[in-house]
Amino acid sequence: MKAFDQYRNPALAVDLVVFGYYENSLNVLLLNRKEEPFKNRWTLPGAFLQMEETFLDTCNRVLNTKLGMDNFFLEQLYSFDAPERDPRGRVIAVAYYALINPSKFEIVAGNMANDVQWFSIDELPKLGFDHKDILDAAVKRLRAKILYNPVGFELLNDEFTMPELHRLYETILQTSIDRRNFRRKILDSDYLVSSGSKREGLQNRPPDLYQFNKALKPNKFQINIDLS
Amino acid sequence: MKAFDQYRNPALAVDLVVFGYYENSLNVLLLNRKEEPFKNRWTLPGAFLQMEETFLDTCNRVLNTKLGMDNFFLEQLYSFDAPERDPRGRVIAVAYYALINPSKFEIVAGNMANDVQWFSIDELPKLGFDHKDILDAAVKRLRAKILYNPVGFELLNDEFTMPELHRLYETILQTSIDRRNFRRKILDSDYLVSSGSKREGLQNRPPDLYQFNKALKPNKFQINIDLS
DNA sequence: CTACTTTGTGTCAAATTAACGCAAACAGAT
DNA sequence: ATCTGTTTGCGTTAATTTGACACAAAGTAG
Repeated sequence: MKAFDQYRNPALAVDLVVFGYYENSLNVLLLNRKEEPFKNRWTLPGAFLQMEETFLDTCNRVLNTKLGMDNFFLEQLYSFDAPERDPRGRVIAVAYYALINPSKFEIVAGNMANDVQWFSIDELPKLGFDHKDILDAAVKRLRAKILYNPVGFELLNDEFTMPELHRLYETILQTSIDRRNFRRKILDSDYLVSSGSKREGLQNRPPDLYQFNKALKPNKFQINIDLS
Repeated sequence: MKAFDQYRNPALAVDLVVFGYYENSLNVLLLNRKEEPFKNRWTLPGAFLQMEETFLDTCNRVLNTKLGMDNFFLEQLYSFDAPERDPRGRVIAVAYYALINPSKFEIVAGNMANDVQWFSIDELPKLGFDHKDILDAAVKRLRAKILYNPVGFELLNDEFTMPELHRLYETILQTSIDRRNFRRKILDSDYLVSSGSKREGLQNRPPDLYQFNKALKPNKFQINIDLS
């Protein structure tokens, strides 16, 4: 028996906070459990880490098999260790959060349709395990992150307008930002490229379309919002 | 057999990056391994998580028993999952970093004196496992953190001078900061209280002594240094 | 053609920052 | 005592950034 195997090891789960944005709402993907514990309660999707998997492997396994998704922004959030967080015994959770564009996926038409559902983070059901803590940490991280890091576009279409990005920021940060100052900061940072065309079919003046600038490295930018 | 126990679980180690600052150098505590693998190589202190322990419990166990330390700034850094990071088998590492004032502890006089040593982060030996990756991540985190969060004082004495804090920042960030602008930002943030007295025994004009302000909540501050 | 809405562009005072001047307070040498 | 060199504390000022607006352009609806 190897030295590091002399004790039983805690189980290791990877739990996912999948954020999706649509209709001016930041939503999170929840799974309705069919087994105990927390049967019929909503929880974050997750799985136990297999011996040969990396965390990202497990993330992709969950998102692929359960949700039919793949390939998007994924970042490690935090590891949760409260001894009683799982009533079955000792389970450590490594939490990741993902940013996806729901319109690119067919969640509802998946093979476990009734089990998986988007919830607005403003209207959450009671969650099982310590998943509310994990979700809160993820929201906090996301809010802090978009202030200086251009991750917002992960939640939008490839082409998006400035008002759309602006509304995304206001929704996530739950505050109002002067649209003209916002525009100036974002454009000064060089992280967008104008696609030349405009979004048609809206009520009023057609807004310009932009794409995320994958070529050059964006400058620093900083949206000044006092969180906490 | 419980559901979550149907597979063998990876071992779970807690590894510690202990930062200490003295003589204008940011140092990290390393342990010389006495066993394989990486026998006689320097590594981060760490231990396997016991079934009933929290991460912080393990941290304190390591710092207490191996280093005779206790009670200081400790923050979770990241969890490392590379499958081959430990040649003995699958071991996940949850990394924490600590900020301590070396003058408050007797590392060298500990019970494993020859095994434990401070190294300047500028003159590191080759490290075992993936501990260089962990250390790099910790340095990066610390550098980003002190720009907006008053954690610097954790590395200094209870009473410290403005030039000391200034040199600490310059050392950690490896850049020069105008001392007069630095002073203004720090003092404006209200996170220091003047202790009234001055540091005696130095060559030139005696600098004022300050303490960290535990009473009131400091204002936001932001040192503008372009990392990366 | 008018009213209304939304988007794009610009302006300007206030706040913040970066860069630097200078005197106060010490030690040590003359 | 006085001078020199150094470090610390306290300002000043110009440049930059920010926050709060005004206003025209481009659309729809009546």
